[in-house]
Amino acid sequence: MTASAPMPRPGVAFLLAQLGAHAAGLFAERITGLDLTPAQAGLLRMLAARPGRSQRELADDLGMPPSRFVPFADELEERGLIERRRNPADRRVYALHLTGKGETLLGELAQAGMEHERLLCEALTDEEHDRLLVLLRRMADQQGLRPDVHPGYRNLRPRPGA
Amino acid sequence: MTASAPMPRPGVAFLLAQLGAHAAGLFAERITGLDLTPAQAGLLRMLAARPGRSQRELADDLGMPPSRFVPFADELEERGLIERRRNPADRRVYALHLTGKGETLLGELAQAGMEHERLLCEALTDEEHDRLLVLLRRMADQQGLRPDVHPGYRNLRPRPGA
DNA sequence: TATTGTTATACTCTATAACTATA
DNA sequence: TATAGTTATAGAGTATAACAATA
Repeated sequence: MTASAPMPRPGVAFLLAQLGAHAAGLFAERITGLDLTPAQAGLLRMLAARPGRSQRELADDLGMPPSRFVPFADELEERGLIERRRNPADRRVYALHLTGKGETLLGELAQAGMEHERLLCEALTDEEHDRLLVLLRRMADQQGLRPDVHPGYRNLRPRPGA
Repeated sequence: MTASAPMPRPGVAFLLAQLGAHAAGLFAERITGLDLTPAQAGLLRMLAARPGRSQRELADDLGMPPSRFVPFADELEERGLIERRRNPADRRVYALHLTGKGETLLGELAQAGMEHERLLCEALTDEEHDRLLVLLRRMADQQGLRPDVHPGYRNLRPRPGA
C-alpha cells in the first residue's frame, strides 16, 4: 500500500503563472534582436495607444517609481525612439511621444509579436486559439487588468533564456 | 478621418503573460500569511512529489545557481520544514526531505491554492474552467514545461501587491 | 580530474528620500 | 502647500568565481 496523500494536479492558476512566465521569457529573448526589453516595448505600445501622457502617469502604469522611470526614458530618448515635449500650460510636465523612428520600431515589434504568438500556440487549432482568447479576455477583464499594461513590466531585465 | 495605424488587440501570448504575472502576484500575496514565498512553496511541492533529491538538481529546476540555493534551503531547514539527510554511499550530496511540519504546511498551502484558483477563475463557468484547463495543459506540454516548476521561481521576492 | 555543497565578493538594481522648478 | 521631474544614496539581491570535501 503506497497510497500517501494524493498529489493534486496543477490548476488553471498554476498553468497561467507557468505559461505566462514562459511566454514572457520567450518574448524577451525574441526582442533582444531589436535591442528592447519587454518593459521598453511596453512603453512604446503605451505611447502608441495614448500619446502625450506625463512621465508620472506612465511610471504608475508600468509599476515603477518615477525615479526609476527617468533613466528608463532617457535611454529611449537618446536612441531617438521617443521624445519629451514641454507643455506651455504647465511647465512642470513632459508629454511623451513616439518619434517616427519609434513608430517604425513598433512595426517590427508587431511582427515579432505575431511570430511569437504563432509559436506559443502551436499546439492549438485556429478554433481552439480563438476560444482560448475569448476565455482569457473575459478573465483579464473580470480581474481588472487594463489592456496595455501588465505587472511583469516591473522586472526591468528578465533572463532572456526563460 | 482619424484612421491611423490600427492598434492590434492583445493576443494569447500577451494575455498569458499578463494573467500569469497577475496570478503569481495574487498567490504571493495570499501565502504571506503562511510566511512563504512562491519559490519556497514551489520547493515544498517539489519535495512532496519527489523526495530525496540533491540540492544541485533542485536548484537547477528552480532556475537558481547552487550558491543561491544554499541560504534558500537553510532558512526552510531552520524553520523545521525540510531536512538534509546524508547519503552514506556518496557523502558529497544531501538528500532533501519534507519534515512532518513541512507536510502540514503543504496541506495549508493546498487549501490556499484552491481558494486562489476559485477567485482567479470567477469569470468562468465550471465547464469553461475545465475546457481552459485542457487547452493550457496541452500548450504547457507542447512547450516542454515540466509539471512542478515554472520559470518565475527565479524571482525570489515578487511584490505581493501585483 | 570531476562533482556537491559552500563561502566570499564585486556588481547591479532598487526604493527612499532629498531637492528643483513650477504651480 | 502640492506636484512633476530629477538626483543621490544606502541597502538588498545577484551571479561569478574561488574553495573544501568527496568521488
